[in-house]
Amino acid sequence: MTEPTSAPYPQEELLPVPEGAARATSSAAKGARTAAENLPVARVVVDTPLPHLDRPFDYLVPASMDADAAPGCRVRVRFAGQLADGFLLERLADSEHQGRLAFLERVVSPEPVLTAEIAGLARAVADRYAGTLSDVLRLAVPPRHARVEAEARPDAGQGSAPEAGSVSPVTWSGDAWAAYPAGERFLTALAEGLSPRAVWPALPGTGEGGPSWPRAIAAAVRAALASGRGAVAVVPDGKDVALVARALGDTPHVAITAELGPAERYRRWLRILRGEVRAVVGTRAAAFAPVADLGLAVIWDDGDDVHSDRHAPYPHAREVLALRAHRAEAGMLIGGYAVTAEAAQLVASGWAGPLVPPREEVRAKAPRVRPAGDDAELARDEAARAARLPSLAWRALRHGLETGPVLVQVPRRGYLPALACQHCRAPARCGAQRLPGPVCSGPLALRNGHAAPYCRWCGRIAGDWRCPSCGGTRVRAVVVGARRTAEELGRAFPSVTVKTSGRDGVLATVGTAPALVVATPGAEPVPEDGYSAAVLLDGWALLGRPDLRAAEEALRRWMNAAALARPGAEVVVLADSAVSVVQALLRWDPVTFAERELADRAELGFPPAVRMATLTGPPAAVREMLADTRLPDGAQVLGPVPVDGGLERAMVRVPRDRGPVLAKVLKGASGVRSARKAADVVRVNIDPLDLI
DNA sequence: CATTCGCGGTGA
DNA sequence: CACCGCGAATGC
Repeated sequence: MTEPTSAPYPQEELLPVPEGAARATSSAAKGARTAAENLPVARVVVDTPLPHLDRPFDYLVPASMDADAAPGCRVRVRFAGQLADGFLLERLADSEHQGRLAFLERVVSPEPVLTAEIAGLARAVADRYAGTLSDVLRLAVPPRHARVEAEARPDAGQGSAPEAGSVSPVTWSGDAWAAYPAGERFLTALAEGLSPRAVWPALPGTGEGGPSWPRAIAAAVRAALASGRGAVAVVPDGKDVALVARALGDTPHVAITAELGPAERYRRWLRILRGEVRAVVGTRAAAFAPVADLGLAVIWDDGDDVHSDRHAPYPHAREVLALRAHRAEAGMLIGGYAVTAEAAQLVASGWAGPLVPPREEVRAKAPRVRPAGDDAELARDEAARAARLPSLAWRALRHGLETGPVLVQVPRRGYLPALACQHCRAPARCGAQRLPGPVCSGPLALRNGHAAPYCRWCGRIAGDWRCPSCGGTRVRAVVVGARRTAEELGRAFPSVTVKTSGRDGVLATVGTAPALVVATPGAEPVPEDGYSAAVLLDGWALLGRPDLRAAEEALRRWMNAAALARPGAEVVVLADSAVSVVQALLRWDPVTFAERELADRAELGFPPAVRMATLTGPPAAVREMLADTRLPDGAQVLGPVPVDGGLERAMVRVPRDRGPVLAKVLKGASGVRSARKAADVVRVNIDPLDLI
């Protein structure tokens, strides 16, 4: 409305406009502007949440902004009558747009924050997840912090920042990988500038100096740095970032976590962008860190659901890094004590190779795991009896407490109640045959007032249910909530210090003194010298979850806890040894388990064997969207079924090679919906983790 | 979402 | 025949 008085226009804008030059339509109040002589067109990705506007738009670069308007910089543009933020993708000689171009409103900062590599990666991630480029860029490029950006411009101040990565040559050693036959070869390849890709089931065990995996990751990072390239390592949480950062020692690197705060976070991110450091360790957002000339991408414990972003389009750090390594021709290391079906799929397809330890190393490093099933004899001790602690577990803890800290893993609150076979406790799944596809296999649940269970996926009433394992015909609810058990444990060992670590209040480490450490999965404190015993209390709570990944997740959590025990220490798991996932733990064999899990998923028709999308929203909207979408051939629709909040959810599955088409049509459909004023939004999620 | 476009209705 | 209004289309 009113003319700004504090910001005088640059001289150029007052000069007369040459006849025929493009001019902004609404710039009368601002005076005429001339376009830059060289490459006057700026291709801009505009920050808008609307899927149908997910493409670049062309603007004219005013001569006054010619120098600043470099590819990758942040700009402000007039878009649909409003000012909007955007990134300048490239400068062009002319535009394909027929109509008249508007001028850039402002170059927010000349800092080229969006590199070509990250722009391409973000586009690929958006396509893979049926999301928009803007949505992904919000995850990939941190918000600007003007003061931080100004405080250390490379050309400001005296001298330039030391190029830490290139000044002192990085040396590397294969010591941390000595136990792996292929380890040396993997590191040598990285150091020579090659790009090996591996799935790495890490050896368990922790001794002095804590667990060994951070040192192995640090060694791989150094090998990549030695080739003159950069490296990115993504780990689940701040505790693990600290472990890897410590293992990197004086190898130049930056650690990026959420707790840093916007200023420090942006400061470190800029150091990466400006090439002052080439090694990054951080949580999931670090997967997009603008490391130049990437040589290695690492992800640790890719089964942890914190690797999946909580914002649309919900990309998973493993997928982001795999796309990135593939596009940048970088190496990749997918590590963890357990192995996900997705990682097994990457090996099965030949994209990655196995980097496995030999059996004898596993035997030497793993704890002794013993099962205590349902029928196990309860401890004689009265307090332990009250906690329903089997005598086997009680003895292990008591014995362990003589030489150090012991770990008790208890389930987290908030698991959904599920149904299991009353006789053998196998999770009850839907047996509906969907011709020509596989059986539904959704989890069964009971609805208020109905005697027969129904399927949470396809909605079918399963009146004729029969357990595939034992032939039983009756189901029962799996009881959860063993938290009280943990409290009662304290009473079973009255003279011992009890430490707890959970969601609220994570304890990072424990010392070597005897202590009873009660922790929920993922919050286990790292012991200075390993736990002398461990008891995994959450067997049925984990396995009974109505989740496709219940078994995989149980093994992952068990292994993550058990790996913190000293080699040979006694670990007792409260689960039936007849169950194959328990067998995998006893034999410490994550690879065979993952391979079988992958085969099972193929048979049942679940990711990663197929590509799946869920559509969640108001019932009418979901049905409407399904009707409007031209799904690819061979697509199969399950549901929609009611979910929480009065919404419905449908699932669509297609063969893996139709994944890109599926994402494309779903994005097209949501584009049409958002263009109309369809207020009832349908959330699209590709390969979601929680296929309840 | 904000704005413009365009067709048909309406009233002088 | 000009103008209004609302739904559809568009966004550089």
